[in-house]
Amino acid sequence: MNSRRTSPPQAGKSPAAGTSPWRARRRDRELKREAVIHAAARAFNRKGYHNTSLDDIATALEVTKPTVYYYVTNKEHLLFQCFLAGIAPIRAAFREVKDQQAPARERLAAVLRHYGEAVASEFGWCMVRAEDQDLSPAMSRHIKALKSEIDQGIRRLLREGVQDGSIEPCDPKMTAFALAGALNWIAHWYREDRSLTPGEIAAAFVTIFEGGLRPRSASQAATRAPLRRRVRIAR
Amino acid sequence: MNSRRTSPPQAGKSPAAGTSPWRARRRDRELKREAVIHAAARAFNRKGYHNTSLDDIATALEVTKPTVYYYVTNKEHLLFQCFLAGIAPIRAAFREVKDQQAPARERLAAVLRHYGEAVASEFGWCMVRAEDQDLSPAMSRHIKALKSEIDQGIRRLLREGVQDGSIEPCDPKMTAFALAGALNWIAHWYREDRSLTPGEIAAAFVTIFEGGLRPRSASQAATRAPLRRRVRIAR
DNA sequence: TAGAATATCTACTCATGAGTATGATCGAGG
DNA sequence: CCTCGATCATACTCATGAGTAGATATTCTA
Repeated sequence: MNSRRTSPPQAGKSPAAGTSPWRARRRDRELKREAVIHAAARAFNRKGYHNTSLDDIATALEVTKPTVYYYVTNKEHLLFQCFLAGIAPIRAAFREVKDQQAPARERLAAVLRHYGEAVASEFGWCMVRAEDQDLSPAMSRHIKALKSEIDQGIRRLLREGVQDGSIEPCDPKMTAFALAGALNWIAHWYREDRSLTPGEIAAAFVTIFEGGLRPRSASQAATRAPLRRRVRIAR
Repeated sequence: MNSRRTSPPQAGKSPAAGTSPWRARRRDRELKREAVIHAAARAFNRKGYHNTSLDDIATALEVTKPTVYYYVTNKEHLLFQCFLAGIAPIRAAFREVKDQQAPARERLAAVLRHYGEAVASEFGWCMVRAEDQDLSPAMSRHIKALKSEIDQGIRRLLREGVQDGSIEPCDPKMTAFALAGALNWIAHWYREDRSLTPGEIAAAFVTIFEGGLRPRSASQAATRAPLRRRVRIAR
């Protein structure tokens, strides 16, 4: 972008970038566009959509605002692009699982793992928090449709699981909300606390969803009897 | 509020007032303050914090902006008050359950039910979405501490449940994140879709959390064949 | 090597919204 | 009836940030 700067432009800045992208990709408009979107996602992720100005994004790229506008039409479209980047791996997971033969619970678990990883990614925040409130009606409809598609995909897998016996009978709608909600929320706390990798988190969540809180090993009795008093572990 | 307006002022507004609020100044002021906070919560809930101006809130109360500022110091404090109102019932639930004798899983379920209802309330959005990003450092610390308190409360109940055998052994931290996340997310969708009451939603979620997706009745085989044979619950 | 694209910057406009200075109005006490 | 404090409105200030106009530099092409 700043190909005519005299001082060595971004050495040291944008640490995750590895090598300076602007030199190698000088002429590649699409790559630059993606860099803009990626920088926006990082900024939105860190400070939130409303607390991020396009000047911030431009500064992060060591560029000025009009340059950003040269690659994206406006802030809303920028958020939308981040959203698309965020849901892409989830949609891919659905496709990947589409014609597998495994029981639906396992296919669902695979999707949820990808889902969790996507939410924990740098685009996760944008995916999860692209609010209708912040968007024009048209864009809002668009995003809502894409979100609904994912929701329906989860519900379908749940229904199939109940059918094939791999999932306990349940209300698909509420269950899908619960699963997606738990995973979406990762985007809110996987900023401070990075003690686990996205993959580990996703796996842990799937385990929790599948197992449930109530013990399965019929080892003791505290589980069902309503008026029971505390019981020592029988272990 | 608009006590000198000619039209009947707040008949229908601030319904809980009961007796003539104009007698005791002190009490009256407090009621109006609460009305401001409630109106703010409604507005934030509907349009989001950043898309709500204090003029909006004032208009909703049929008042002007300086009047709002007469009751709250600034927008941030207003959000904070909404937050406090949102978490109050949750903290109450923890207290209520504190010295019960029921197994921890049941106490946790009770807390989660109140949690879910709180999130679905009008203050739910403010509770869930009071972001550090939008707040001054001091306020951010304050809110974070209060959220953490709730988180730790859930973890403690989980640990106790594992101890007393009413909860399957699990990672309390991840499990607490999953539970709280699923419930928090209610605030995002319980706007359009009100087909269930908050109580029903909370109950449904607790059922899902407790049971898990994997079937418990040993009815069929698609589930887990390898390491586990199905066991009847010894009730 | 002169244009023609392409890419980027400087320097704006303009709307919005938080927060305030100041004055008007009302009820109550003297 | 008159003043005082509490309450509320009018009419501002001021900062911020989205988006743009127009100039400038760089590279490509003929």
